[in-house]
Amino acid sequence: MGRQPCCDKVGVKRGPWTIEEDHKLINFIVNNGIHCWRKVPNLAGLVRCGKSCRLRWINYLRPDLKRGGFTEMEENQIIQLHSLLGNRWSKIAAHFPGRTDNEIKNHWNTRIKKRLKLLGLDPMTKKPIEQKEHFDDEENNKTNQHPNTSKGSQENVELKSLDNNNGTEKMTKTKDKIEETKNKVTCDTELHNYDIQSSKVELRSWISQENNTSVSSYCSSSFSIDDSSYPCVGQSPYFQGNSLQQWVDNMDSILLWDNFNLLDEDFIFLENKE
DNA sequence: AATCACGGCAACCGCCATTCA
DNA sequence: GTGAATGGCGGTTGCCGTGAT
Repeated sequence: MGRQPCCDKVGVKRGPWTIEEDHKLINFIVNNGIHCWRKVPNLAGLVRCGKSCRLRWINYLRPDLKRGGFTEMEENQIIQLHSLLGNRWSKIAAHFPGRTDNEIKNHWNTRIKKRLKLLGLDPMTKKPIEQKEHFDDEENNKTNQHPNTSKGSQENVELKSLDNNNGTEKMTKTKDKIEETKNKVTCDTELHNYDIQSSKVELRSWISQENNTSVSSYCSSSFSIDDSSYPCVGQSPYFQGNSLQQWVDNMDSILLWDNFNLLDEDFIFLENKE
């Protein structure tokens, strides 16, 4: 038979996380690591769905998260990567250690899109808006115009909805696969070139960010994270030795700061750091 | 001071590929 | 081999803070 159900959604708490819940989750993961998200809520004493715990950890509690706004350099990198990868936020986020896909996606939707529009550029194609025939129909253009969207083209979706025949669906999926493979080859080559071209810039940018002692960067700058350690948090090197205690201390101060906005604590933290 | 509108972001939803019994 | 659970991802929603009126 199959596996056990993820969680019974009845009686599961939803909405914003409290400090207590955050502490419980952090303590549990620090002490036990993550072996199965489904078991995390019960073992950690949380009334949450495992999926919700995972999301909270990845997007907010992870020790190597960068906090604070994106630099112009980062924004430009996002724009470049988006033109190569489309809305594949997790792939884009992989190029930004300490940033989450959710964070980049939000930043794109709230800031970068507007910035590009103000510059008279279409966020999806990065071409001047005048060159496009039907800019108003942005949602359709999203999937049609970009060759690298992850969920397949709008054309395929329409084909599926128009024709319920299974054979057609299989053909469409095969077509998708072929397109995907073609795109991947092109995309990987482009990304490789991009990585080579931008690696020096990125390195310089990150080094300058690491040296920049700001409130927004205190979480990331205290740790030496091996990115390849994901997702085996339990065995991760960033929970070893002093780093663990440092991180727990930092999380405490972040959580307090988030809730009460005690600026004094922040200054104390920065002083201690130096 | 009160109300409204808007923007930002955390969290949820639903789908899909992978894994497992 | 099959079907169900899990993990991951992208799209979307809704809450909350802030600025404008």
